[in-house]
Amino acid sequence: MLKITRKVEYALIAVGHLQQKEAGQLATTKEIAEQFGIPQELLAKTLQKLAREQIIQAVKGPAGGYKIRKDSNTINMTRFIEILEGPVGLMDCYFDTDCIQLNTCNIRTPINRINDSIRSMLDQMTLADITN
Amino acid sequence: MLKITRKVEYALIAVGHLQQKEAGQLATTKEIAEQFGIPQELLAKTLQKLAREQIIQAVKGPAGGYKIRKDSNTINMTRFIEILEGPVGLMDCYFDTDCIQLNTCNIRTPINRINDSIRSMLDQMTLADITN
DNA sequence: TTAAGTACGACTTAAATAGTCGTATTTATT
DNA sequence: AATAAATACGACTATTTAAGTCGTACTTAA
Repeated sequence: MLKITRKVEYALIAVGHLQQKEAGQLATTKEIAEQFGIPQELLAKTLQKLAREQIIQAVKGPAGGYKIRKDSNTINMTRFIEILEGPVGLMDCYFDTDCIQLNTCNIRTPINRINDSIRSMLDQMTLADITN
Repeated sequence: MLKITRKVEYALIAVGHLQQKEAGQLATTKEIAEQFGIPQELLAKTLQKLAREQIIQAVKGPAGGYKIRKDSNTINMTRFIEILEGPVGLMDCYFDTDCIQLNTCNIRTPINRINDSIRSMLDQMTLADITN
């Protein structure tokens, strides 16, 4: 529980790697997968998703790859995680309000308080913070 | 991701219910399960675990049930969650240090920072805070 | 002695994650 | 024009974890 998925883990590792490249330098999926022991196909799909959302930039064709965008300090962790995994919330009813028990539920308020704390913490961390 | 499990959800609901009882009053598993639409057997096992860990108090025999302990303000959410689900950490390597990649891993430090934040927040919330 | 409760482990089912595969597209190089 | 090395993407399978069920034993008030 309260775990991040492998997708996010792999994505963070990849981003960290991209950040350490010289400005404008590319890294390929294969290179990252091999260096960190990550299943290449899975990493590929993950990076594609990030590229689609403008988190990283893709360069197609041979000698292609990915590079980091300069504005990675404007992307917070909530956004990053939600791109890969969907809504961040301890319980689904934080987003879906169609729970049958809404009225009987006696823990919504405290749970939401925890939720808000976690989200605001993730909101305050940016991708740029990932490389120490 | 970042979800709490049903076990924890049910346990919190049950504790909230117990807190609203008059001092010394019991509630049975059946009563709670019916009132909140929770599978009885699952709730039973959950409450048993909490009783074993002295979070709530069990009374056996007919006219038995569970009641809350007075010191529920000394029990924090980290402890509560870990009783039911095991270690709270975004990644296993927060606890297990036998990851093969420990040296190549470039995201341990930032992940641990997030982890620590979440844990310290949960540390500061007590069970007593659950009833608004 | 019975019935209503807790206690507990083994088992089954369901759902979410993780990983694989096949195929298409893009583009630098030859 | 052909080739090869890369990204793009959806469908599929396997694995793991969470959720739920069942059977049986123990406890104790009435």
